[in-house]
Amino acid sequence: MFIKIDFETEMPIYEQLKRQIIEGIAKGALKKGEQLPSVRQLAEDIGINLHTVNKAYNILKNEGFLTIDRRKGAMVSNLMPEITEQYLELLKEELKYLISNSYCRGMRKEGFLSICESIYDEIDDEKKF
Amino acid sequence: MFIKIDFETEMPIYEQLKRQIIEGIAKGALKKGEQLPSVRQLAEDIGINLHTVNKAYNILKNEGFLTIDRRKGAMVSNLMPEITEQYLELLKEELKYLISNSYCRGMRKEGFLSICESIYDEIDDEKKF
DNA sequence: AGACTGTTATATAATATATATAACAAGCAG
DNA sequence: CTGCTTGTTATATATATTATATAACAGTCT
Repeated sequence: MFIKIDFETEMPIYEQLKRQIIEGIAKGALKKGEQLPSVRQLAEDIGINLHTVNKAYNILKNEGFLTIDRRKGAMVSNLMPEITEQYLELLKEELKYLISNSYCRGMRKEGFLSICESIYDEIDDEKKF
Repeated sequence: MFIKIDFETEMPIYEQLKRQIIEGIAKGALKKGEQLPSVRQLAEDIGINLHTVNKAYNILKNEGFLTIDRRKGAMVSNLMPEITEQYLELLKEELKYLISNSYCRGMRKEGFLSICESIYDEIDDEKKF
């Protein structure tokens, strides 16, 4: 796997794991229906505890990104979660903070949008293969 | 003050405080040089501990949003922090995650940019007065 | 002198994070 | 059937974070 954990940062390991898996799905490194390493295997690979991996997997299952089959383990869902009203609210709140912070520091609308655009394009590029 | 704390969410109180103050500065509810309530006053207003407010104030001081004078208390900095390379990295990482998540859920580039734009416009609107 | 600042120090409680170990039930391959 | 792999569940432990409670201090202002 492509997982890289930063043990120095304040962000919990399970949260880093969760984010990197979602980013992996977005850019196509993980394809729909693809099987993920078992909790024990991934835990050993990155040198952490099995329960930490399990926590990340379960959050992703509850959010709809993964499907967990007792016999086969975890795999990427064939149907991705929807843009619910609840998700939209969370997204807007997060963006409001990031934009406010950037705005205070003098970043104009165009600069911010340009960053978002390049990240979107980056994802699309990696999706080619 | 305009602070509203949600005691149900998992986001720490001091983090909510920090974010709302930055958002307040961005939209002009707090102006440069304006004095903030004392840690004791604000803590009493929103029914939390003085140290929780103090923590938020100090983080904001270290990031350059506030200036703290022992005799007068905290006030909004006259010079806002810069867009450092470090900040840019954090911003991009955060956006990469938000965009990946939204992308998986089927949101296209235009939809995401449109949300960002409307939040920027919202801030500009409130800035009028 | 008295009232107000932020600051510092201690102590405590509750929660979150991460680890370690062990055991269980289900499925599958030999 | 036996042995291996799944995720799952249960306990226990250690550490760090978050939040509160009290108290005291030094500086500033009226």
